[in-house]
Amino acid sequence: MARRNTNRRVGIADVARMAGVSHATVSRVMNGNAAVDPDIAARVRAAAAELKYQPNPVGRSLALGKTDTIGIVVPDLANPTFQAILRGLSIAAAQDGYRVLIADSSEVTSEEAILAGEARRRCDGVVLCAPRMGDAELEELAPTLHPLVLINRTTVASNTPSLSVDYSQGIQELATHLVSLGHRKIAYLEGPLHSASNRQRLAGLEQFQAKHPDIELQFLEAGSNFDSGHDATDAVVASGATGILAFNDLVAMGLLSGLHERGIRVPEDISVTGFDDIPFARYTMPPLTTAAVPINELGSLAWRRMREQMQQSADATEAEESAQDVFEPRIEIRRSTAPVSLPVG
Amino acid sequence: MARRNTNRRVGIADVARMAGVSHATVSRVMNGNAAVDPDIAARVRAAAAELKYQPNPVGRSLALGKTDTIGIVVPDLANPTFQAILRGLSIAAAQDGYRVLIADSSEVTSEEAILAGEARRRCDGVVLCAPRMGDAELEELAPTLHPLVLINRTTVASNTPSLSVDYSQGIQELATHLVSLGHRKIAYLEGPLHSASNRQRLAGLEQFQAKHPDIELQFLEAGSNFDSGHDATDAVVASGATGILAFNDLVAMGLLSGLHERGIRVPEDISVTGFDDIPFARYTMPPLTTAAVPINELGSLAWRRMREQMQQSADATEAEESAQDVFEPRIEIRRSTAPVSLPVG
DNA sequence: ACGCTCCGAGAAAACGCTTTCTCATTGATT
DNA sequence: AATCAATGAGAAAGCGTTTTCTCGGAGCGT
Repeated sequence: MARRNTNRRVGIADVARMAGVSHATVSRVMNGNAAVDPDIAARVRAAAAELKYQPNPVGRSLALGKTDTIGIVVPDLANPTFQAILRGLSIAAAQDGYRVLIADSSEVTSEEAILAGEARRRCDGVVLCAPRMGDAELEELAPTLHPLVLINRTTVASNTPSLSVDYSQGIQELATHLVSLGHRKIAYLEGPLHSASNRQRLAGLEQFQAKHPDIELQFLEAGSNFDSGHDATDAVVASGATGILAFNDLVAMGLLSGLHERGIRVPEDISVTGFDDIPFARYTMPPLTTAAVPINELGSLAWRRMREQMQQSADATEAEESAQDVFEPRIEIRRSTAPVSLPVG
Repeated sequence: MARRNTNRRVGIADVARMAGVSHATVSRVMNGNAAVDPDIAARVRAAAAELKYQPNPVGRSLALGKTDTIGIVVPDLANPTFQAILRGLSIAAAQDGYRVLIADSSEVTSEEAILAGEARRRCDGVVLCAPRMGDAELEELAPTLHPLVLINRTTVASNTPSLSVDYSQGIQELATHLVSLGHRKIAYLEGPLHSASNRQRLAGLEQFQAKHPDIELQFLEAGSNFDSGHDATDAVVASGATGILAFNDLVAMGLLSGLHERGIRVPEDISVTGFDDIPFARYTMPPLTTAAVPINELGSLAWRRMREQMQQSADATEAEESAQDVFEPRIEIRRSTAPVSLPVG
C-alpha cells in the first residue's frame, strides 16, 4: 500500500459504485471506446458529473504508455530566440492536446544530456536545443531520445528531424549588404565560441572572404547577450571598422547603446547589423538592420515534425528518412546601416 | 494488457532478474530506503548500470502520488512579464528537482479554468496567472487547485499564497514624478479593460487625483502590447497631455516609436513612462522611465511559496494562514521624462 | 542445544487507469 | 423449440513502481 487512504480524490471506482457498474464500464464510457448500453452510459455520465470525476492522468499515462507531454530543453530561457521557439511549440502542441515541459539547462552544457534524458522519460518526445553540446555526445545521445527533434543541430542518424537556420547564408547576405553600401573594413562580433551557430556564421564569413578578398574582415570576441555587445564597444571603435556584423540582435543592441554613449552615430559613423529579428529589433534607435528568422514558425514546425515522428513510430514504420528543414533568413534592411561616410581628410 | 510487449524499455524487472533478486530489492537499493545487504546492493547496482536502468517516472508518480512537476498557466507567453516569471519559477523549481509544465491560455479567459484544472491533475501544484478571470470564478476555482499560488490576484480563501505587485503605488509614484517635473496635463494609456492590474492602476490614479485635484488627468484606451501603444499615438497627441503614463513598457515603447515617427521629441515635447522595467526598457531611445518590478525574484518567490505549501499539506497541518507578498515597484528615472517645456507664447 | 529476537529479502498489495478475456443474456435463425 | 451469433458488461491482467506484510534464517542468551 502506497499512500494513506485519507483525503482521496474521486476515482473511477467511486463513479463505478455510484452508477452501479464496474470500473471497466466507466472507463469505456469515458473514452467512448466500445459500445455500451445508452441507459448505462447515461447513468455513468450522470454519476461522473455528480462527483465531478476527472480521470487521473498519471494512471492513464501508465496504462496507455503515453503522457501527452513533450519536453523541450533550452540553454537559456532568457534568450528571446528560445522564448519564441518555446511559445510556438507550446501553442502548436496545445492545439493537439499536448503540453510542454521545460528543462532549462542554464547554459550548463554538461547538464544538457541528463536533462534531455530525464525529460524524455517523463514525456513522449523531446525537442532539443543544445547549441554547445559536442558532436560526439550528441550522436550518442540522439538515439536514446527518439522521438526527438533537433534545433540548429544535425545528427548522422538521419531518422531524426532537425530544423535549422541557415546562419551561413544569412551572415553572408548581411556582409554583402554592407559591402554594397561601400564598407571595406568590416568586423564580426563573435558569439559564444563553442556555439554551433557561431561556427556556421564563421563558415559563412569564410566563404564571403573568399568572394571578396579585398574586404578587410576582423573578428572580435563578444558573446550572445546585450552586455557582451556593450562590452565590445571599445574593441569595435579600436578596430576602425565601419560596418559591424553582430552575432545577434541582442549583441547589436548592446553595441548600439555603447556607441551612443560614446557619441558615435549610427549609421552615420558606423553601420551595425544584428541577427534574428527579435521583436524589439524594429524599435531600437535606429531600427536595426538584421536577418529575420521566422522563429515562431520554427516552433510550430518543430511540433509538426514531432507529431509526424510520434505517429510513424506508432505505426512501427521505422527508420523513415526524416525531414531536415532549413530556414533561409531574409535580410531586413532598416536604418542602422547606411552608405559608408567619406574617410576624413 | 495494455501494450504489446515488443520494444520494451528496460524496467525494474529486468534488473531484478539480472541481479537474481526481487523487484522489491531493486527498488530498495535504488531509493536507499531500507537496509539491504551490501553484497546484494552492489550486485543490483552493477546490474542497473549494466542495463542503464532508469526508473520510469510515470510508475513512480503513480506509486508515490506525486509527479515532481508544477504547472504554470499564463495568459500569453509572448509577454515579457510572464516569460520572466516562468523563467524565475523554472530555475528555482529545478534547484529542488521539480520541472514546470506550461499552459498558455492565449488570452482566452474561458479556457483558463480548464487549463488550470488539467494542469493541477498532472502536477503537484499550480501557479496561476489569470489577470482577466472573474473574481467569482477565481473563488470557485482556487480551492480545487490547492496547492496553488496566485500571481497578481488574491482570493478570500486565505490559505492560498499570492504574490502581487503594488501597481497602485507604482503608478502614483510615476504620476507624482511627472508632477514634480511640472506636468499638469497627464494622460494614462489604459491596459486591457478587464485586467486586474489595470484596475489597480486606475484605483491608484484615483487616489492620485484626490491628492492633486489641480492636475488634469485623462484616460485613453490602449492595451498591453507594443502595437496598442503605437496605435494610441494620435489620441495622445490630440489629448494635449505633456506627461504620459503608459500601461506598461511595451505600450510605452510603442508610443515612443509612434511619437518618433511624427517628429515629436521625447522628453522635450512629451514625457513618457512605462511600467515593469523589462530588460529592453533601459535601451529604448531615450531610455524609459518606468517602475521596476523585480520580476525574476517574483518567479523564484512563487516557487518558495509553492514549496512551503506542498510541505505543509504533506504535514497535514492544514489551513495555515498563507503569505500575501506584495512587491513595491521602485521607480527608475531615465531619460524619457523631463521637466515640462514652457508653453509656447 | 533450544527458543527467542532481529534482520533482511521475497511475495503481494496498492497506486488509478485501460483493455483483453470471458461469459451471460438476448434475439434471430432453422 | 433449440442452437447459434451477436451484443455488452464484469472479472482480471497489466502498465512500472513503492511499500507493507510475511517469513526464513542467523545470532544471541540461557
